[in-house]
Amino acid sequence: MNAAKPLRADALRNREALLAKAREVFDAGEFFDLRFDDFARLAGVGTGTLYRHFPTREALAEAVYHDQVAALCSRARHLQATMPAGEALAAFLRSMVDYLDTYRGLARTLATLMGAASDTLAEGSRALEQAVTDLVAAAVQAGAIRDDVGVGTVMMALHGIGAAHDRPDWRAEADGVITLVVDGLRR
Amino acid sequence: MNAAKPLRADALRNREALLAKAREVFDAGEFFDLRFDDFARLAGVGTGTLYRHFPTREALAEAVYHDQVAALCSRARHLQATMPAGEALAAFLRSMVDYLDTYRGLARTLATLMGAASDTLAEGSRALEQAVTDLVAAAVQAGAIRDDVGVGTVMMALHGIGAAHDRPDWRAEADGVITLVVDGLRR
DNA sequence: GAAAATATGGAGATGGTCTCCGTTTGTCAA
DNA sequence: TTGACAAACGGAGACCATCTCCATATTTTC
Repeated sequence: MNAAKPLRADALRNREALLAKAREVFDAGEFFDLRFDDFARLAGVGTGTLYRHFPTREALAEAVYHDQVAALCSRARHLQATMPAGEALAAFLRSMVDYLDTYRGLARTLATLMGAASDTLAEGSRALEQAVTDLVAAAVQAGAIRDDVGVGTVMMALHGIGAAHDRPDWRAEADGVITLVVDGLRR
Repeated sequence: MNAAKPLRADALRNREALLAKAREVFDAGEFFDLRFDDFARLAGVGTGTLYRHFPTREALAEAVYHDQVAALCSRARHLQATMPAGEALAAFLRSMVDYLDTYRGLARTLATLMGAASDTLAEGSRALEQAVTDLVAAAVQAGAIRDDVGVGTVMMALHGIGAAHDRPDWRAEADGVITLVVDGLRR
């Protein structure tokens, strides 16, 4: 997956500084409001450097959440290995909402990434879709859920949950969507 | 709803020209890509005039789709009056997808408007939410659907459908979401 | 330790958004 | 009609975020 890239010492240092500051700003919930240039100054590097490491705001977001998304995917695999297929899917969807609730910025990020699904970006989002695909396939195989709705449908529902991140009653409504999806999926 | 506003003749003419051009551009699917200034020139008015009539791109979008949204709302009321409550909701949701499929721009518009739900804007989106609220309330009343999920949940699902407008397999996935919601809503 | 390769930073080009205000057009009362 | 006042026009240019370019600096390699 990663091409062998011997990154120069100072380059790596700056990259880390950028990522560190990005995480900080994410936690403060200001990531999407901040001027991208100012962000470079905050992290103590020049604008050029920022753009060289992360060509777009989305690329930076993706890098920041790469770990989180990986964790989600591995959680999906873990659930799939230790639970009945039908329950695994439901459990994963619920834990997904938990995650999004805890890391508020993540919801907005995922929605953005999925929206900008173009090109080679949004690698994380594709990984996630793959994980969900596996869960759904297994559940169908086991006869736990109907087979006439695709993964895309489930992804679309998740997308909606992310996209609506600023509705006042987000958590309750998100839980509701998952409930409908899970119940609707039953044969 | 409308304050008495004696609009001057030329003002009205320009307003109409703007709206006409906006509809045209919408149908061509270029509305969200076009420079807002260029749009003014296309319609044959100055930038100042454009901004005076429609302070933001969203305001213009809302004006353009005001009729469509009104039609949707009245359709909702019609269905509610002529069908069993449970079926009315399902029928409405399905016809909603039809609408969004036919007028591709509408999906993006609704998603944008719901996203920018701030302030007094998005009047249309609130009207729509009200219509859905009524449908859901009636269906619950009639015992046709469960009562433990709110309208917000349904709105969130719709929001997702709108937000995901650029997924390659949109139509099928949107239908899938509606199916899940409808089936999930059954008691 | 000098050349080659790699990275830096920030001034400025770019391009979209929006405002300001001198001019034009419409309205209405006399 | 016409004069005078209000309403609306339009587009030049201010403003601001994004992104590029390249002279300079740092690291690596030999």
